[in-house]
Amino acid sequence: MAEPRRRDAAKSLEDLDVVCAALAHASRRQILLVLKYRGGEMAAGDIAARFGCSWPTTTRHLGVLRDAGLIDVVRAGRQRLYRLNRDRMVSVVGDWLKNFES
Amino acid sequence: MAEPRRRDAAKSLEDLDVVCAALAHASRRQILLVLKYRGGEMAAGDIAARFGCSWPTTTRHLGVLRDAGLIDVVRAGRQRLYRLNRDRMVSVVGDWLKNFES
DNA sequence: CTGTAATTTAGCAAGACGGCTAACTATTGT
DNA sequence: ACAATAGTTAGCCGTCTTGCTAAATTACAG
Repeated sequence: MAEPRRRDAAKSLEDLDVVCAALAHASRRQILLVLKYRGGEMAAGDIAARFGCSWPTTTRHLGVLRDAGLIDVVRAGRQRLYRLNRDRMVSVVGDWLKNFES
Repeated sequence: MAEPRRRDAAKSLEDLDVVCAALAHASRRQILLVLKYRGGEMAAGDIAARFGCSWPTTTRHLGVLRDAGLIDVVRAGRQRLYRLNRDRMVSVVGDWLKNFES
């Protein structure tokens, strides 16, 4: 990890920030849903093919989601497989939501 | 309601969009938390006093939260009382989150 | 090696966003 | 009526975002 040690509170604040920023764009939310409905893993090209915007634009969206930890990427030959990280979504968004429940 | 009738799916998509946009800024999330920790209702001035940015900037943040339905406002003399709308947060964000649970 | 397929990186332009100050509106108190 | 208080609206300006196209990278196939 390149990240230095940090207090948990500050860490989760930053996690929330980066996740909220990632979720702020409809195309990125859509990518997450498509990933989920197609089994949690897809190649970049398959994702890009499903969106109106250009491939480089999709690549950037994928980068934002990846920086937010909402997806992981593994290289497989000349493809890159993006995998949904459900736990990250559930834990970060869920923690936020707990502030407002009951 | 000024809004015309609309399919539920489209409605919730737009709800999600506007709520995610509202949550995308740290100051706005902070306002929601402050509101919650101070009992769910505060005057605009009390909120503005707790933030580093200028009062007009806070007013704009409150407007975004209000347009997202996350807070409601009622006038009380020359004050405006903003009230947290927990149900809205829980239902919109919770519905999104359900896509990724278990 | 050379070509092609898969994807990212670079760089630019248009628009959205968030900060500010100044000016305005509305309500209360004297 | 006048001044003060509470808050919003208007307008400007710098920064971030997102779309694009073109160029670079990486891996496989012949």
